[in-house]
Amino acid sequence: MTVDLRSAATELRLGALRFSRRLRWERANTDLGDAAYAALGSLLNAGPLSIGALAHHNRVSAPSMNRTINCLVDDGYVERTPDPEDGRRVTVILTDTGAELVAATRLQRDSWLAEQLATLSPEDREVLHRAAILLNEVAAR
Amino acid sequence: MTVDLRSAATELRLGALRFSRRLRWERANTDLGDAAYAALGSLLNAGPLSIGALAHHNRVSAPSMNRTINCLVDDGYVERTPDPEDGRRVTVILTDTGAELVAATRLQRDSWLAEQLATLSPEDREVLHRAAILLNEVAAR
DNA sequence: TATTGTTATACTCTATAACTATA
DNA sequence: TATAGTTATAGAGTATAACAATA
Repeated sequence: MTVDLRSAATELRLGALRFSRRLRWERANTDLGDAAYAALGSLLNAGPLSIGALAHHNRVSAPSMNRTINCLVDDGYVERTPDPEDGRRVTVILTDTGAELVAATRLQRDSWLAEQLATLSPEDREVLHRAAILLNEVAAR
Repeated sequence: MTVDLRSAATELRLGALRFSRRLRWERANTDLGDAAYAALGSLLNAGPLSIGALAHHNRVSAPSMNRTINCLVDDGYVERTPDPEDGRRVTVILTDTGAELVAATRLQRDSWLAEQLATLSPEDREVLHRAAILLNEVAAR
């Protein structure tokens, strides 16, 4: 392992952390936390998912995701439905209001970032676009 | 290529979040949380800093950073020193044990990511390297 | 026995509001 | 008045351990 790879890893780790915290300031009017928004986003993108699948997809523990889902159920944004083929499983589905909320939240929360991307050169935008794919790929390992 | 800026923003946001949470699993033996590690890292990279500078650099509120520093002082990893020119300011400095800890932690925490980077193509590594710089740049705005 | 979800518990991180001391 | 730091408080997010139900 070369020194270059280690310092590249450090820079990427701290950059991703700092970037995420910067983005947190742009929540505007939305009352959805990061974890709740990410869970709803998974459901909007991928359709109904089990608790375990949601936890794995978002890289948190199952109890942690379960608690996030509890809050979202209380607020009426998702519902737990039993799996007819496996009594242990539950499938989490978006309600109509949940789907509306996550779409509206996405527009609001990402508008600041979209503005920043617009000021970058096409080359830099391409770098970040490819990086987003890679970050998701590495996170999935 | 033409990428819709909003969907690019969404993908980048969720990717950075998922990536950060994936990295959290690789804490191994270190007993340093993300925020504490990031604060110590700032001090190691940039030298002594004020509370406000640390807060701004890491994109958290001043009270949040102040609390993180309180914990680090309690554990003996940093010290508050008065600023001779401005009685309101304090300068936070790493202790010897703090400097040792953050260096060791960095080696441990980033080893998994460095291994992942090693499996990527040189082109993909270059993309992530440039992206790290851009993420830090955008976070600073 | 193994897997899926859940509950209980404790800890870290975070922000807003209010306060102190200094400039 | 304005700025830097601090304290108080509340809330979100997280993990581990232990438990229940089903496979």
